[in-house]
Amino acid sequence: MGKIPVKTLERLILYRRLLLTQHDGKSTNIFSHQLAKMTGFTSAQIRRDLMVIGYSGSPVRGYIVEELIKSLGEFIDATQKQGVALVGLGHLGRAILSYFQGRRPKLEIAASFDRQCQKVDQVVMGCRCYHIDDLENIIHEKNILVGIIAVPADEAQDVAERLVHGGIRGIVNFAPIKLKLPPEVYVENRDMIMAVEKVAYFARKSLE
Amino acid sequence: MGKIPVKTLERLILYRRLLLTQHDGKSTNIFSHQLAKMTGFTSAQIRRDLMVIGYSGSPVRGYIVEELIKSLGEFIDATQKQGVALVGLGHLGRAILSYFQGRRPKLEIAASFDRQCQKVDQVVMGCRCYHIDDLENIIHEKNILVGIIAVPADEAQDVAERLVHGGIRGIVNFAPIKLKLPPEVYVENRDMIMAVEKVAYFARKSLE
DNA sequence: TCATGTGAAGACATTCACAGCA
DNA sequence: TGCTGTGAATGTCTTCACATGA
Repeated sequence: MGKIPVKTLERLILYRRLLLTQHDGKSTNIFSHQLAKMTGFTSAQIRRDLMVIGYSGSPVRGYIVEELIKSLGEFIDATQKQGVALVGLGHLGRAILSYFQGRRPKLEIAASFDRQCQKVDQVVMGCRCYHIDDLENIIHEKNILVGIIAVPADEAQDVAERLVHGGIRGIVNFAPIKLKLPPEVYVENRDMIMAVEKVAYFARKSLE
Repeated sequence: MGKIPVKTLERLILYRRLLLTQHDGKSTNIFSHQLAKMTGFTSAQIRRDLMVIGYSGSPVRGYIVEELIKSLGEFIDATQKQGVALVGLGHLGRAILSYFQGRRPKLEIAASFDRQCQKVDQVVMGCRCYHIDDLENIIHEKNILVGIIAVPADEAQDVAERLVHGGIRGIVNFAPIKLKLPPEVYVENRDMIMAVEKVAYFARKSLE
């Protein structure tokens, strides 16, 4: 199973979600052009993407929904449950917990961290908050590979380094800075300021 | 000024931010390879990107920082201040306000909206909250082109349609659904669930 | 000499279009 | 017939490599 493009993975995740949430359950099978309509991609794109997960449909029945969901799951998910660490339990951290927790059976925010002592030992959405000084120990102990950074920009680089030091291999970074980390760590930036600037640009240009 | 690729715009926004926040001010000029080091892109990429904004450096002095920032601003920003509407004043909405407000001189979250009456007329980070029933009227009145959706998934499509109906041309969507909207509306999805799933995949694979 | 600006090449991603199959 | 799976073509983005200029 070679390297797969990021964009392909994003679409595979989207296919699974749409199959899980909005497939009507009346029909047991689905065609690529139906998936195309649901997702907004082309049917050729979808067939191409599905090649990588090694599940084949039939020209007559298309794809069997249940099997397709299963194959997507085997491709996307770990075999065992993966833990995720959340750093920063402010408004953003709490929002992430409430959007995320319980949505993916194979993923769980297993620990959160904050600097403020009054938050420590609180349990929010089934996730206990630890003091940030215990970061390395706890993620190591819980064998956590994924971290979410939801702290202010000026603390983010420090937090990132501590995450990596504790054994983290992938980071979702909400702080509006470019993290400097070793190349083997996968970083996904979710910079809100940039998102708004970008959309503002295209919104404006769409009127010209 | 033709169409510009999304990725190029993202990098231009990043260049400006890095120049504003971490340029040392000692030197008045900067070379593409220095920008490359700051951003992690190649110098050729940077020179190529800067071609589109119509600002030229010199082989001897590189780029003059102040002029470069100015040119980037003229390219990225509107001439007048643009207003942004935020829908949903839960944890996520408040996080967006505190991350965003005051960071970009030419952009301001000018109104927020919520369903819950107790939040209406609150002022958070200089932004007044209105009842969601007034959405179309107020964004039309304030001539707002950009909307941010920070409501639960099941309300997002409805909110999106009302935004578009009120004249919005670009949306930052934090809800984990695929919005169905007319193609002239630019949509940027910031689905946190997908971000975590994706990073979890690559974090895991990086160990194999 | 050294860095810019850019044509050309290369890498990557998407779409076309059709053989093959039930 | 109407779909899948996929080679080939196209389109888009990034990097190479060098002419140019101070």
